[in-house]
Amino acid sequence: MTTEQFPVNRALAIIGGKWRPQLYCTLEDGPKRFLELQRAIPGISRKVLTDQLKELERLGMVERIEFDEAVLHVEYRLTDAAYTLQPAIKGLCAWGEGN
Amino acid sequence: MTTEQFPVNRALAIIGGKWRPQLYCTLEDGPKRFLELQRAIPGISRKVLTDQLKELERLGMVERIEFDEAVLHVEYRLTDAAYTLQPAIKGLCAWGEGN
DNA sequence: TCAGGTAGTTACTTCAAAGTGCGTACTATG
DNA sequence: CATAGTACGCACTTTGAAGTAACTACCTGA
Repeated sequence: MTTEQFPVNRALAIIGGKWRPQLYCTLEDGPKRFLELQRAIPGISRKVLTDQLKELERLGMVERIEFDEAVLHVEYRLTDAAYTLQPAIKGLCAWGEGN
Repeated sequence: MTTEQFPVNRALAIIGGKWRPQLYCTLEDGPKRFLELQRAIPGISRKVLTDQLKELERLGMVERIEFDEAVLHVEYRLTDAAYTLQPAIKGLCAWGEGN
């Protein structure tokens, strides 16, 4: 029932939620592996992390890159589309730091 | 378990959620009465609206003003603290409008 | 007096997101 | 051969936010 007549909802549909802000901020520094992400975001479970990564991949915000190595090696990184959100998120961070 | 080490969470703890963005954007134009808000935000129930207004009042983001008139007359308006979030929210809106 | 507007409260239910606990498959190292 | 690391999948339970429905209480105008 959330109305699309409020443009702010389109942004929050992507960055909103319990874990996505952390996920986004963590990936902003550069690509990360699955367990790197889990260690960087204390408290997140494997299930939720995979759920969120899949959903963000579906939304075109995260890219999954599988490296062809002997040891299973997967990296996740923000897409260019995701980086267009950076100014908006910077604004939220700036407010958070001042409060 | 959401970590406070991510400043972005402090902002999203206030503007995040299903109805708060709409609520915030609606009140940004100026004070509104209870039923005005309900009409401006299609789909929200009275319960959720009162819940959110109370919580935002507790957070110091919304002020409840009761007018001493014959007919029950209450207005809600954003506090100065809430308006400090305006630049951040503008950023989200701008992104939403371009996508 | 009776419908309609104002601003709620209360009790109960629903549902999606998140959390828990298990198993899989592969490799590397001692 | 055993242990540990990487990257998951799947089934189930829990939780909290939201939704539903009924009720209160006061005032106004026909």
